[in-house]
Amino acid sequence: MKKTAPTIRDVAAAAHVSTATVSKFINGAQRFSPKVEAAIESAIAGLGYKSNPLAKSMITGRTNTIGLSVLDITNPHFSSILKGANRVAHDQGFSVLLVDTEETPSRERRTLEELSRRVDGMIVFSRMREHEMTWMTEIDKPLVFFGSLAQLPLPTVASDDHGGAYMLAQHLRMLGHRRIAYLGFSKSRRDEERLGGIRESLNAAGLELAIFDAEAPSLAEGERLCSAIVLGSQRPDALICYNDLMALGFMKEASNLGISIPQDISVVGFDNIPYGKYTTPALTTVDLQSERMGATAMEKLLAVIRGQHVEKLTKVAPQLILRASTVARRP
Amino acid sequence: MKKTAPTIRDVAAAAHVSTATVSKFINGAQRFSPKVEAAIESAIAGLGYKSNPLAKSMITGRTNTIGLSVLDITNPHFSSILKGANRVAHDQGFSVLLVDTEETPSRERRTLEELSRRVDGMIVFSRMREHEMTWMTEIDKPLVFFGSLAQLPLPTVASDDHGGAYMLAQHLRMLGHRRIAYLGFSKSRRDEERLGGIRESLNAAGLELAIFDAEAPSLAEGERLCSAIVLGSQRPDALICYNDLMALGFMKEASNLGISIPQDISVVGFDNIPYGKYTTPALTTVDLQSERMGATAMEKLLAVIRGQHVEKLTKVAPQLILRASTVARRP
DNA sequence: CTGTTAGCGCATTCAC
DNA sequence: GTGAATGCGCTAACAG
Repeated sequence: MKKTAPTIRDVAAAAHVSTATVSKFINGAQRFSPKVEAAIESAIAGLGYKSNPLAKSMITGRTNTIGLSVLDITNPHFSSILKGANRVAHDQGFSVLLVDTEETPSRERRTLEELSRRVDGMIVFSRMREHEMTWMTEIDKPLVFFGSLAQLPLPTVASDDHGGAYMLAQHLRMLGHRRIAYLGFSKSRRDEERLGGIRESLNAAGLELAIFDAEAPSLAEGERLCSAIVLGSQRPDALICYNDLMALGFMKEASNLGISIPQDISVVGFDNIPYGKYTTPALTTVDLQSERMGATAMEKLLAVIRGQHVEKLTKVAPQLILRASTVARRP
Repeated sequence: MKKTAPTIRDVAAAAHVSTATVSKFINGAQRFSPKVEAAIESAIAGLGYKSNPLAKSMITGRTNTIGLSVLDITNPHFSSILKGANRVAHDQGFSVLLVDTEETPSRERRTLEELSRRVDGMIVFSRMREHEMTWMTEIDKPLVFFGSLAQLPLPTVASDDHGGAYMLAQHLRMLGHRRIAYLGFSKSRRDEERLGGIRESLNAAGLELAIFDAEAPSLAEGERLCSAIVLGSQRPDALICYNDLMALGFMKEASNLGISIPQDISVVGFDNIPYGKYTTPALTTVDLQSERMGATAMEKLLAVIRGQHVEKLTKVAPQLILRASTVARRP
């Protein structure tokens, strides 16, 4: 039946024009006499012709595809980023090629270098430290990076993690908490920033900070580290978690251990994933605007691709989401 | 500097061989004399040559890319499917091009038809009814569909929704529930199957089923419909939700309304999303094996692409996840 | 084993 | 306005 799909040549022949004319007409690069245009249109319709995007891409060098690299697509923070990025891309006629590095940075460089040849630009979320990322600037495609960069001349979209963490700590302090702990994830580049924000707040009050470190930013790790935190010799009266997933895991296990939240310990997180609102009690957190960040990064990248000038750093302001229930006032 | 990337011709010239030789060597299609191979290798290294995947794809017709179309990537059910599919794809050297139809089927056909030209095969999750899907069989690329199909000759991967729902209903019945309600989502093709499973169980006992219908399979809809369910004239003693998201939304609002779960009403869901385990009480649900389904679908598709024979239908067995806390025994 | 020769389907000069 | 010619970077016969 349809052994070989019709090519632009078939259309040209059927419409009694040249392939060049058909090409220009299809791409709207030029107008033609009504007679010719009608002939082309009916030839296209008659043959059911569809331009071959692969051939087109090879010629133009543009694929209308954007690569997006995230650390773990099942983490709601990243699904939301993807959601926002995908929506913008779709609206502007682009597709998203996803890379889920699954927290394993070993093949990240090769993967991204290969990816770069198949897309018009990429958006990258990575755990790599800045000094091991210089190769990214040598990739011959527009790139937008998530997180702030001190040296590398790459456009970035970042949340104000330091500020968000500071807000969280201030909030806890104002409610009277004195023994604050941080359940962090030191492998992340943002961990330092959050830690910095917390420290800035606590130092001003001369408060100590107890630190626990997770192996992964996951529900399971929050669960696992719970007992060490609440059954240690000096139980904190408030815990700031690296993200909401860890906070949820922690809360569940605390409940199993007979610890009441927030009576025995207040808990707060980062990200504002949807599920934090649906636990009991509901989780106080910092909204990092994941979906908006994804959308912003995509908008920025598409602007770069179009040759427009963009700011190096786009900062998305965090918002403290107060759900009083995981946080109590201390005497 | 690197104005034009080196082509296979540059390599051939530098190694004093023909482009055909370089091509075959790169693709491992043939071995050559050590001298030639060494020359090619050093030429490649010297020039920093990378094969242009676009040109290669145009020739071979293979892109090493799989299209995956889902309904809403922020739904954990779908992120898990994507996770499983992506892992298998990655292991076999394929990338995933994601399409998030966002529950809007209007442009679905065009989107998928366009997508089909850029990938080697696709995996599709859709709300479309079977009779409006015949065009899918005419797409000239391997396609694996999620869900069971009565007529269409498409390979599919499906969960046993009927069976899972039956298990759920049986479980509730055996614990003494008599007034069971279903919070469904009739726009979904799987809604009927789940309803069928529930009915099969209840009919055997001569029990009625109250049905509520959501506009979307979301947290917010579960929340919204809660009051109508629990504050109606005949409050059910158990509620089966179309999915876990709706169940979580329902549970939260029920708690706000002063309704205790499971004392006042038992709640169960579908999917076994990770967050169901972390609510209080933890949610009893049917595990549909999302990640495995994604992996299975990808394996099946890659087999088809390789020309291997595959079963029309691959069924993934559901598993009841008992978390006693959302379900009570009735007198 | 290695090279020659054709294209793949399309966009793009540059003529007319 | 329109078309003939050229080539993108690569692979696929077919020769030798």
